[in-house]
Amino acid sequence: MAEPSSDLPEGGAAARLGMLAPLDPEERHLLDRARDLKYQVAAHQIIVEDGCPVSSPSILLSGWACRTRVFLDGRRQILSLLVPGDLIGICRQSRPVAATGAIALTDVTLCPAPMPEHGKGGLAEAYARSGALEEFYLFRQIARLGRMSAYERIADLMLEIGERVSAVLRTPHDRFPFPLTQETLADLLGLTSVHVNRTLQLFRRQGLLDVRGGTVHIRDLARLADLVEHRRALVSEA
Amino acid sequence: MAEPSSDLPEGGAAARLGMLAPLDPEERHLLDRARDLKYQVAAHQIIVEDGCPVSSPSILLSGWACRTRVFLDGRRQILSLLVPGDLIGICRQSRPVAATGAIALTDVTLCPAPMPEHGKGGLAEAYARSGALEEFYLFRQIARLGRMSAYERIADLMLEIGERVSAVLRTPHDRFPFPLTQETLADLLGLTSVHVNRTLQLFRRQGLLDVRGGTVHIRDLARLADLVEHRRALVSEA
DNA sequence: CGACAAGTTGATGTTACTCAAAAGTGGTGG
DNA sequence: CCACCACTTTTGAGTAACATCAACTTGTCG
Repeated sequence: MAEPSSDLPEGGAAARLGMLAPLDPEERHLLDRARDLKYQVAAHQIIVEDGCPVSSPSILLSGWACRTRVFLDGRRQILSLLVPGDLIGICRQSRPVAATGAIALTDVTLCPAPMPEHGKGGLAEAYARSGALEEFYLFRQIARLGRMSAYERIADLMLEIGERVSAVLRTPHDRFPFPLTQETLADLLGLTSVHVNRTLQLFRRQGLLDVRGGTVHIRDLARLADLVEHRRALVSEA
Repeated sequence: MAEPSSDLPEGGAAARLGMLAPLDPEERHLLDRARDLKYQVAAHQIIVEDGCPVSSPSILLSGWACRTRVFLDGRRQILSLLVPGDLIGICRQSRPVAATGAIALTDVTLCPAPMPEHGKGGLAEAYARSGALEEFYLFRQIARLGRMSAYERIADLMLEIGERVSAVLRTPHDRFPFPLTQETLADLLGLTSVHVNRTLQLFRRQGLLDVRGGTVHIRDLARLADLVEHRRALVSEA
């Protein structure tokens, strides 16, 4: 069962933020100490209440989470996905006009995100970059839902998750942990779980992609990327 | 032809920002002076190049704009809509990791957004609130595209635009300017223009909503809101 | 073993897309 | 004023993608 772990490696939080902006030794130390304050939240539990007054921002150390919107009739849409290393609840302004809460998709462990004193320095910069990335992924999610077929949505999402997760977890880029059920995947992609299931089988039969047993195995990265490339924004990208 | 104008009333920029946070007299003066520097961009032209180094942030004084993603095969998705009073290109961090450009949907006039010196004060707060609101609308857009039918998407969007536009333009909340073509509306809603057309006709026949000739007329706000209400977010939940 | 969640399958229904063309609209120049 | 053009809106017929409903199977864990 050598399943790739969904845990951030030792020092991973610092590592991920260090990828976004250079950090002082003292900032790294701050992050290491924050880790001693880590806490757990069980799957399906609320991490941050919606419309909360920012409590304190956190770093997701292990496990996966998301922001969701639930309709009265039971439909639900996952707005954004949070993977290990991501920040939760960083608010740029003093009072949040309209935040969206976060809930745990699997058991998760978190630690408080240390706040830089004067809003300057590498750490603040890393937080800001992280926020910008998050916005970028929101845009990508909109384009996925608005203009891609089920088939393309899955390909695009798996490539995105691969990018986001493999760097942080130090897994090979073509094989990484994926602890979500097909039902959850459906809520993320705006589809039904039945249709997700059939589409995943299609990918398997074609030898492109294997999503099974908590792991994603990208079998033909080139062809998968081509699928999605033909929709790649002309528009430049960071 | 008493069509509601799409222009911000005199002092409108200050008015809109003043709705978000209290402004000093001097801040209001700054905004008034910025208006003297206003400039125009024609419909379909780029306002902010994608991946730009932030140039300078602007305030949209009149006309409508959007952020788009265009696929290689010609499909396009409007990511977010910008209406008079909205800010363009406010970047919280020193270097944008991944911005998305903006293009004009109609002829627009803009003016530079005055920058508060030390990043404090009512103006900075108003900018931050505006950014948070923008994020809120992104979430709403995702929920629309992911989990609503064409019929619901249109109802929800028209209600959103009504909220955003009528306050700023001082138009009655049930009748406001809407200068977008059905094709553009389709790109915003992730539909085809043909289907948008048929759905708009349905709304008209039902006496709920009339989108025609550059104006939206909400004929039955209560029933329209009900349509969308049944999908109103309870928000967080497992 | 039994129970419960997750994944899988089949049959059927509906929403929304595609293609193609007609009718309306507004602006421009002769 | 009319003819012409480009663009937008509208209409119809056929189709494809995805949803729905309802089992049935597999796996996991106590």
